[in-house]
Amino acid sequence: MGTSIAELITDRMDAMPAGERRAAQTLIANYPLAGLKTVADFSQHAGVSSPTILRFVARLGFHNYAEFQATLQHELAAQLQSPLSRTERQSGHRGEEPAMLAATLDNIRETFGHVSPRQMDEIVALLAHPRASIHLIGGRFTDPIARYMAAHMTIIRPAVFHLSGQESNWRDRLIDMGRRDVLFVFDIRRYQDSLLQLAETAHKRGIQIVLVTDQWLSPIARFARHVVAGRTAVPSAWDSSAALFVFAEALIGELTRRLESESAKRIGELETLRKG
Amino acid sequence: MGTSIAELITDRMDAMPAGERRAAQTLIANYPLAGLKTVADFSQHAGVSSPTILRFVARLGFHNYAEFQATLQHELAAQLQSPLSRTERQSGHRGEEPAMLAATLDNIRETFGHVSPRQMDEIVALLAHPRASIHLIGGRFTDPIARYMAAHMTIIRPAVFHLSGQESNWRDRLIDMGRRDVLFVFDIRRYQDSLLQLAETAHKRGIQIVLVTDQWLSPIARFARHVVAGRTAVPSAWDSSAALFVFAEALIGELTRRLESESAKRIGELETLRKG
DNA sequence: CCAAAAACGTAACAATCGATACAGCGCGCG
DNA sequence: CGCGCGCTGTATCGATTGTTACGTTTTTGG
Repeated sequence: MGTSIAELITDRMDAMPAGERRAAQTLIANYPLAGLKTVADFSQHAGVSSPTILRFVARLGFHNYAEFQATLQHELAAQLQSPLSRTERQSGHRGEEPAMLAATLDNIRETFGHVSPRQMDEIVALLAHPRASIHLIGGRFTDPIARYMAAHMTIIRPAVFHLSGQESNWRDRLIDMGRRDVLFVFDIRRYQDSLLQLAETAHKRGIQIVLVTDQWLSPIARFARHVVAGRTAVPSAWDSSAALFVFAEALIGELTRRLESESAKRIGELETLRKG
Repeated sequence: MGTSIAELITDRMDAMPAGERRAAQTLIANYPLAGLKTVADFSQHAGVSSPTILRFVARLGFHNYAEFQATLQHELAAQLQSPLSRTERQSGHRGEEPAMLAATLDNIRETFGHVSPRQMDEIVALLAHPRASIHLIGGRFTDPIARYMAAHMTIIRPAVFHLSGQESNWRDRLIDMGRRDVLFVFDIRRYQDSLLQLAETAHKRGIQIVLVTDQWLSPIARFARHVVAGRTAVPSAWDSSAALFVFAEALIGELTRRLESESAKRIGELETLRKG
């Protein structure tokens, strides 16, 4: 479906009989609403008879009127989803977004503004290494984001682990990790001491650490190979982790693209596993 | 033309019966295309019967379905012809944000555009009830968001539980829940059957269900008191849960404000507990 | 806890829709 | 000038639509 119906029509309009051309013109004139009404309405509005409308539609390559309308609606749906001008059209009580929402959006933009494509690439490269194992963990409020990443990464590559449960268990896991492996940590203030100790121990063992933190930088930054500082300040009693979350999603997306060829086979196997 | 239909709906949605509210939600979720199809399509998509759709339309003040559709089309026509030509929506009008980031930001804005302050208020009121217990759960990828909410809510109010572990345990937890309690569910496609069954059982027990889903609406919407439809589509192999996450944060913020007086004491006690 | 009211779905109806067959009209080539 | 082909409108049929009545279920109020 490369071309829209509008282009299709203007292309072929010259090669049409008079009646069908009138149909085409009225459709273009108020596109695409004329095509969403009934055949009778359409025909009357164009000043032709109903069969002419149907012949016109058939000439465009559709098997019946319903198929034509369906295509038109899909096209329209795609258009309506991108811009958000809809809700603020009339009598803008929507003059300003809620302060918290605006701040969150700014945070996200700001966060991405400070992450260079090169850094992104390097982090993805670390996570994409086929022989590396990836261990994710977060703090009290950020651990869910670590889980979110783990849930996706488990699907596209092997050896992905989320460090959950007792803190003493974390340390024990370190024994399985080496220089090529990655410890992916989320830590925002108030920074958790337990995470710092884990990171320090991991660092001593030569494990690669990727840290996602806030703009004041967790002390773990000292041991990290890569540090991503997200903005978290919002007009609320809490800090916002939204920017970190979106960054995690971006990372997942990039990683998926990079691993596309290798993970395709894996995903297929997973599908059959689930159904079996 | 004073008010648009969308506003009309969000205004009156609270005063509607369950079935008609579901119709309203599906119409808002993908506005206004759902209303331009046939009654049968609309009803099936909303999971209700055709007469319910007609009653819904009648409640909005229209004499028949045709009149409703006509109004919807006029509204759409005015919107399509006004501002930007629709052909140049594709090319980069911004300062070169990555496509995925731009899509995510749009999704967030769009999602909040569809949530009325009133609905927000009602959800917060449910979560703020001092005698209610709150149980949160999510699907494969969204459960981390449920955890994130739970982590915050636990601090500002009692009786907050995240349903984790074996699926069979979820059901057993239902035994502690009654009419005043809340089951807060995240569910995006591919919708999980286990969550649906949980929600159905909970609904039969009269438990209030708040559902955060995607724009295609999880089948759980059928049992939910409140449905929030977030946008999840991004140019990636995955869907994006960022909008749901930000919504969760907004909910946490609002809830905190509402409970400020009651939770202050609680937070103080927690502080001393941690240090003690 | 029970009675009254509201809401919902099933089933049937009539109106309307999309689709097809057929006949009249206009146009161009021989 | 007349013959034939393509385009168009009228008439018609079956399918689908919107709509209504009715019985069951759910919710509300006392």
